[in-house]
Amino acid sequence: MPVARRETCDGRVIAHVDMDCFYVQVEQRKQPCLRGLPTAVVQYNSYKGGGLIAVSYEARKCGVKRSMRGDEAKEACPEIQLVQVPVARGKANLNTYRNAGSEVVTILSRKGRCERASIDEVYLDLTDAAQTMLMETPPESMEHVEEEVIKSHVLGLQVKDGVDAKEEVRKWLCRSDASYQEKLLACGAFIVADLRMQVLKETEFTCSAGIAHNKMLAKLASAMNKPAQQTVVPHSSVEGLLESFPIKKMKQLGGKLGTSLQSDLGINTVGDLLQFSEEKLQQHYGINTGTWLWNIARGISGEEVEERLLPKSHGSGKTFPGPQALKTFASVQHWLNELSEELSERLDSDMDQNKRIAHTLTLHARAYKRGDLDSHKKFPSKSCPLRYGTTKIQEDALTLFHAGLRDFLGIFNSKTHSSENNNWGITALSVSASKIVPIPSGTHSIAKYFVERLPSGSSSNQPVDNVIDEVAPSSPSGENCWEVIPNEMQVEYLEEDPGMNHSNACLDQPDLLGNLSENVDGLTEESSLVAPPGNEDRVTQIESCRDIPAKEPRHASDAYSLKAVEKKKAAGKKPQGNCSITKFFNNYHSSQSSFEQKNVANAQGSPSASSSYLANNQVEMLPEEVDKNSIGCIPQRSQTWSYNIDEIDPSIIDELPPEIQDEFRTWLRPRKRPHVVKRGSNITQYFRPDK
DNA sequence: ACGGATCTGACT
DNA sequence: TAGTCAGAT
Repeated sequence: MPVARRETCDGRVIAHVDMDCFYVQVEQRKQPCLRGLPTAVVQYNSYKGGGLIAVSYEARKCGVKRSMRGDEAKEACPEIQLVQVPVARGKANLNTYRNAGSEVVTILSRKGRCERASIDEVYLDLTDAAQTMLMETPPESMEHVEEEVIKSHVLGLQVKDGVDAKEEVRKWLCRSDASYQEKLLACGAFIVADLRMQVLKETEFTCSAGIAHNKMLAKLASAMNKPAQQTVVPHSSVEGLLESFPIKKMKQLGGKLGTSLQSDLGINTVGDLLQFSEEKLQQHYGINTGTWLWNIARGISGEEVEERLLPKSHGSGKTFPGPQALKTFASVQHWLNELSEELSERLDSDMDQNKRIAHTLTLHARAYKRGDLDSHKKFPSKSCPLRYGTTKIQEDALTLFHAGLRDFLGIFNSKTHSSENNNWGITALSVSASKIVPIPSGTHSIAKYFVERLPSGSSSNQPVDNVIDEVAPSSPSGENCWEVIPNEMQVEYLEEDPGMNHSNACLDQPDLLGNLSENVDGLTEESSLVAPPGNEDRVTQIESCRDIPAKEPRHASDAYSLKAVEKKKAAGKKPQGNCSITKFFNNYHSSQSSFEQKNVANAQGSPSASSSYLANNQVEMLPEEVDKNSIGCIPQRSQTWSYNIDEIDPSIIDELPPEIQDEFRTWLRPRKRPHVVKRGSNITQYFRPDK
């Protein structure tokens, strides 16, 4: 539905704050000797000096641009300082920038609703704060105005020659005869200047900002005077501002839609767009997009600032351009392991710091296929329920990859020359986690309960093992039972039955077995993914992808090894507990698939650890949704447990240790789903047939 | 098939 | 839901 039509000038005070060449600033803070020098941040300097991803303003003056190569940058600016992005697990690691971005967001969210728009940008809705300020300390009654405030740029403000611009700005900001809305904007300028000073003081980072009546205009304004400046857009200046503004520079019009506007309608500036009726635009681009275009031509944008300080998803990816394309399963598995490990680490941090849990794992890849007819087909993305724990994510990512590859190649192809190929290459891989929701009940009492009972010294983060010669354990301990416990609580868990570990539940699925087992067999024999470290298969694996550091895959996975599955199946059931919770689970599952039974068996070792996952997954949804959750997902039909919370006898809670009963109760009490307001689509109807 | 690594949002 | 596409930085 179209965004509700707003008056050209709604009463809001919106700011967009944009960090100046953020990555450069982060590096300069780390290395203060770089301050003031032409500097750029570069990743992967091996090929043509690496690609620039941030350029300081000094370097921009010498013509250095983002998306140049390091070599080109040196040419344009021989004195340039190139700083490399940190590398971990053979890929760029942006954590330092993410963390720095969080520092900034924390500060910028102090004065009003704050939406983290990217790693280095936020929108603020300062309407309330501005109104309050106008009532309590109106600018017109100030005897002194901060330097940072009067350094603002006010669009449309005429400054005659020889007149002090700052004094003009001060007068504009403090006018007593301004309209109410302009007074509010002026207050916004004060508030934003103050926030920017706080950011500078507390983080040493400078930023630029735009203050306007809506997000679109605020965003435009923040880019107009950089670095370290702010720009106010009074309503009266909007028309003049937009009239000659290049259409392609409008947010959302930088891509195909903007190009279509240019080539199909001859529109090059927002002013050009003004001449088209709403109906005409709708004819071309659909109702929503048409109306949206008509509105933005007039500086109207009703988008709300969403309250959100944290990202909605996490991803870890890497490209393997041209000659580096991955051509063996072993190399793909290696990189999936690395990417998964990073993702897992970030998910653990997110859980620790923000008490959130992600529910979906998605694999994306880019691939090419030589020869064949439909070689243009894209590698499909695949997703499945996300299971916490590095090895789990690694296994699931690999399974998703195989599912994607199978679709990509077509089932016929995969039957004939399924395994080690010489007709496909992977040019990009990424794993991402989404559907991140808060853990119900902030207390974490269950997790605490367990951590308090664990032997001291065994907890805390497992060190990231970067040991080159580490021998991959054939059966890393603890995975199954502790997967949902935050990092800080992961401990070495003495598994009575190692055979239960390293489960690859996917293979228990009959439908998948049918399709994959051939691949599995082929793989197992030809490429020896299950090969122990040190044998000759490993050598070929390393040779086949020279990008792989000489390091063992940490968890040499027995994924796809049917033997492993057999082992698991043979693994005896654990002694059944007496408590009725486990009885309940077992009874419930006696009628379910064998896969789910296996989870029950796992639960014996650590009932509430695993149960917590159950609750986390299910409590968010309404009872009638629970069933749906358990079906239809590749590769695993259900890797989480599916219990209808209505069917759980609340009295079982009484059998839990008292200190965790409350938390459990909140899980069993279904929560109301947050009502998600869907905003109108913007350009997304671009492909409508009526075009 | 070198603008990389991430992220969001809409639609089907 | 999973999967695709567009767009941004």
